[in-house]
Amino acid sequence: MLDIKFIRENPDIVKKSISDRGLELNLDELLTMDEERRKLLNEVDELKHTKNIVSDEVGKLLNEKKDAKDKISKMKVVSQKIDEIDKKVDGIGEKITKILYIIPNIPHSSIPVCKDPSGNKVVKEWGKKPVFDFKPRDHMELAANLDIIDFPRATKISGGGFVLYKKAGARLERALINFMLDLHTKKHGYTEIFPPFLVNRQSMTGTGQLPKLEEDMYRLKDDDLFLVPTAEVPVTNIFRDEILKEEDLPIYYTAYTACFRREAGSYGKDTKGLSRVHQFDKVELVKFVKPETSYDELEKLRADAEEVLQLLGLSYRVVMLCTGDISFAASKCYDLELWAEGSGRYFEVSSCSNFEDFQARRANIKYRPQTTDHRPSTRYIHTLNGSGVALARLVIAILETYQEKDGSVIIPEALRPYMDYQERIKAG
RNA sequence: GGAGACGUGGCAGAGUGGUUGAAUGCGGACGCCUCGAAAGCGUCUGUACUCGUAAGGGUACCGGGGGUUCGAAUCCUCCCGUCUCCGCCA
Repeated sequence: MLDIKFIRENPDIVKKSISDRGLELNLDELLTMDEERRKLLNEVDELKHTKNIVSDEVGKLLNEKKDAKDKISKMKVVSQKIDEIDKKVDGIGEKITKILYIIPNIPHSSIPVCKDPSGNKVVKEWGKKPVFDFKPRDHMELAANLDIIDFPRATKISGGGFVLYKKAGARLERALINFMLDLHTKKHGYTEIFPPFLVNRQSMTGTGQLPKLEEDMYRLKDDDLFLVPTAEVPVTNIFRDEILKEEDLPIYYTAYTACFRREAGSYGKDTKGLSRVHQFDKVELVKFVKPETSYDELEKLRADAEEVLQLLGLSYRVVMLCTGDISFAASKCYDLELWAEGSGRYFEVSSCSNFEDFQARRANIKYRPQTTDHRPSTRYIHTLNGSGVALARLVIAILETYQEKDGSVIIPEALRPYMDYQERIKAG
């Protein structure tokens, strides 16, 4: 969330940010409430000050066995008044927090301003799209023929939007996870994490999924727990309510988790095969950094994710999202999109975002800078994350890119050590 | 799931109704001492909100919420968490 002080002092910047995103949200009510709250706060603080002083006096009088009835009865009235104003302050405070939770982050000045996704900018294209001398099949047909994914039975077991990998398909999934984790831990310096797949409400609020996106999340009602929509949630919340040491930063974490998304409201859109499923695997990259380095860290994070695609020899492009398409919590975000020749389109497999202090403020993650003056205070850290990368759609691109005329699929070389050095996936 | 114990500052650990934001120790910062260092001595060392140009002032916070009281870290209550024992279990 944003700092109420920042909003108070820069209402125009915040208003512009909201309208640049193509949203409507009236800040005036918030600002009025903020003013009202501070006025009441002053009032009640003064009363409490009086209360504290008089209570001490009462204590002394009683110790000396003197009469304090007069002061006590006066203080009863004051205490009542304090109660009253406190309730008002709390009430307004709650309303303010509610609004603060739904105000989006301020987009970085370097990103295109446009209220809808048409303003997204392709900033890089990598690799050649494959050329076939036959009509390429899409991944569903390939997977069915190779008997490596069984969609009908997945639907029988769980419902639409679930996947049952088999044989080389299951093996490919596991190979990709290991390949990516090894790359990020061994080459890019990330520490491997294996977090819980169920998280509580506070964690979901900390990273910004709640309260806005509750209907997109799977929730276990009896325990008020949520299935993680991304490893970003448990991993970022590792340091919730903590003050980190400056010398410990930056912290790089990578984690595999399954990701669960209800995809409410997206029925009929993009729902074929592996492109939009309720459960998919993902290796996530999460960074905790000092504010002044976060934009450099974003570029490095993106490069780390890109390397996965490069090593797999897949054709992709990098899209810088505009103000209208960037997610609620992000200041700046690059999407990596893989080309899938059989489907004839791009699939988003990664979003690399800098949240600046937006999540850190919500999740209350700070660090203590080693200041030169004698007053070391605390500052919010910056958080970043990116998929490195998401599996289901990655499998689409691999199958469709490396397909042969006979329907078999060549295994990318970087992956072979993870698949018993097989060269291709064949039927049977 | 049942029974019991506990939850205080960066850590350890006092404190059971009235100068307690909180003793003491450790850790940390600064100063003195020293050629330098150690030891020793001295001073300082939580977070947040709010008022103020500032200096500085005020308020809140002893797991969280609610309550009793003129006054709560201290009493009551609910919740959460940790530990021990029992049960169950991969």
